[in-house]
Amino acid sequence: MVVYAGQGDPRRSIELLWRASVAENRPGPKPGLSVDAIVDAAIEVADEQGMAFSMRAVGERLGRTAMALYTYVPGKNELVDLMYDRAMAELPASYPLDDGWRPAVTRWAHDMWEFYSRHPWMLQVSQARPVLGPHEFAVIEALAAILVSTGLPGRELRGIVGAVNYFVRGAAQTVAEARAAGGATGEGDEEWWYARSAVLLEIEPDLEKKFPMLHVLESDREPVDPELPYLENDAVENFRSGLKVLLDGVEAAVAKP
Amino acid sequence: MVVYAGQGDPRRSIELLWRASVAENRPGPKPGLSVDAIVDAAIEVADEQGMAFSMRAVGERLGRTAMALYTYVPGKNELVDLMYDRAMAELPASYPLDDGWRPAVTRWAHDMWEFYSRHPWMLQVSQARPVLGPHEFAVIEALAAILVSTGLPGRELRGIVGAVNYFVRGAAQTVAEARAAGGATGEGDEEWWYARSAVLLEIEPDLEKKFPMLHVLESDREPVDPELPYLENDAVENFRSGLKVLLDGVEAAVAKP
DNA sequence: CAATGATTCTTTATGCCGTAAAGTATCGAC
DNA sequence: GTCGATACTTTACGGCATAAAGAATCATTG
Repeated sequence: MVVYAGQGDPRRSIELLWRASVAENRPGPKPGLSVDAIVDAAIEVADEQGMAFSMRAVGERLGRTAMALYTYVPGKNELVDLMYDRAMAELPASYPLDDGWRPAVTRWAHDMWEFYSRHPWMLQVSQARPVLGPHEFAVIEALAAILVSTGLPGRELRGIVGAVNYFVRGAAQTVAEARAAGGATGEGDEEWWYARSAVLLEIEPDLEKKFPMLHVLESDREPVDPELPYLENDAVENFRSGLKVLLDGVEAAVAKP
Repeated sequence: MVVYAGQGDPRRSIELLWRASVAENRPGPKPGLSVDAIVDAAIEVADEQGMAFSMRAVGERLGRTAMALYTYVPGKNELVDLMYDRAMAELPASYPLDDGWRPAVTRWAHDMWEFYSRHPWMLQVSQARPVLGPHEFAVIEALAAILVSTGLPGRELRGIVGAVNYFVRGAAQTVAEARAAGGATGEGDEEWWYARSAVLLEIEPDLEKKFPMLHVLESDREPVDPELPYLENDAVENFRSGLKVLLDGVEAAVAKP
């Protein structure tokens, strides 16, 4: 499920995101929960079960029914927005520029990488329209601050911010979903690949002749860390070398005029 | 919903993907449907309704119940795999290298961009593990063939293939989801942003002081095509300038050693 | 040529999901 | 003490994927 951000009542959503509620002394029973408690619980559940978590599961973790959550939060979509922004609070708001922009961007990318592997469900929240929460702003501000120091104009900066963002998200998604799929089926990467490649070659014996360039692409491979499973190793290697290429491109843009 | 690929019985899945069925003269009523008919219908439905299409909807389009599909296809996951690979048949299997690798990659990227905007649900099929269908192979083979011509070693090629792929997917996802969100709520980009920015500034008046670099990022903007809606214009601009940076990075790698 | 068993497709049913609607209990304000 | 707002539960609804069972149709076999 991809959850589209920001579809509810704008005022209500944004007030929730920025915690701009004025909870005075109100009649009725004291609230036993809070938006924060619900969001934290939901993040825990999503970390374990992925984005297909249920309102029931979040309620149960808090010792309530699913419907109790609707007292604090308009619906699941809005809850996901809140989770998205809340999780981003884990990330640094700024990076030192002592050694220039390149190490800073690299660190930003690595932080995001690790962040996504902690919260893979984040990768399934739509990026089309920003959630407009404070921490989401802070994370992009951090990257923008680094790249603005290159002195490049706004237009090029937007392209670069996008490219870096897409790249990190894409790379992270590959590992994240490999883990999720592996975890869901209890099937390791090697087993998965072994079972399928055998069938594949049986059904299509001259596979390598049909797709020779893919074979070239598979050459020159050596594990970064032999402890890591197959696909994950691949992903780490691709992340490093892909980021290098991307940043070389930025360097070219900075060097030129 | 993100659909994880390749979770069913490997043999059954791969036989379906490569259409390796030996349908002889069998007893029982003649099949009124076929895997191809079902996959085509499902693609049509998904193009209209997105990945959250239902088996019922596909069945109805074919004049059958949802359960009838299960005669031909093990389940929804496998159907999505088939849709994924089938749709990719629309893409070219090779690109001319007459003008070198850079125009070829650019054309590949643009083709993918347009392809994803025709079939946005494709972006929600997990990339973690390949579907292992013939057309998916062909599409990557096409990109690989272009990049192998740079003469770069396998390790760097894998990173570049990944980066280009991630970038195109990410960029396409942004527009696709903007359109989907807009279509779902009937809310245009401008209206959406207008409603929210007002509330945002009301709740957090010194937003620009808190995130000054984001403001810098927004400078120097002029519409590529004034006909296009706000966010879409942004996406096109970012796609062009981001791809340029990325390919400059590849050029640097090619020039170096 | 009737009986058998495989095959296609429908019907029905199960257990999930998000959430609407209505009911119960608890509190502050008057 | 009453009233109305609030927190939370219970029940219910429509939608989902799909399991299970049954009806209809055909090639094969005796």
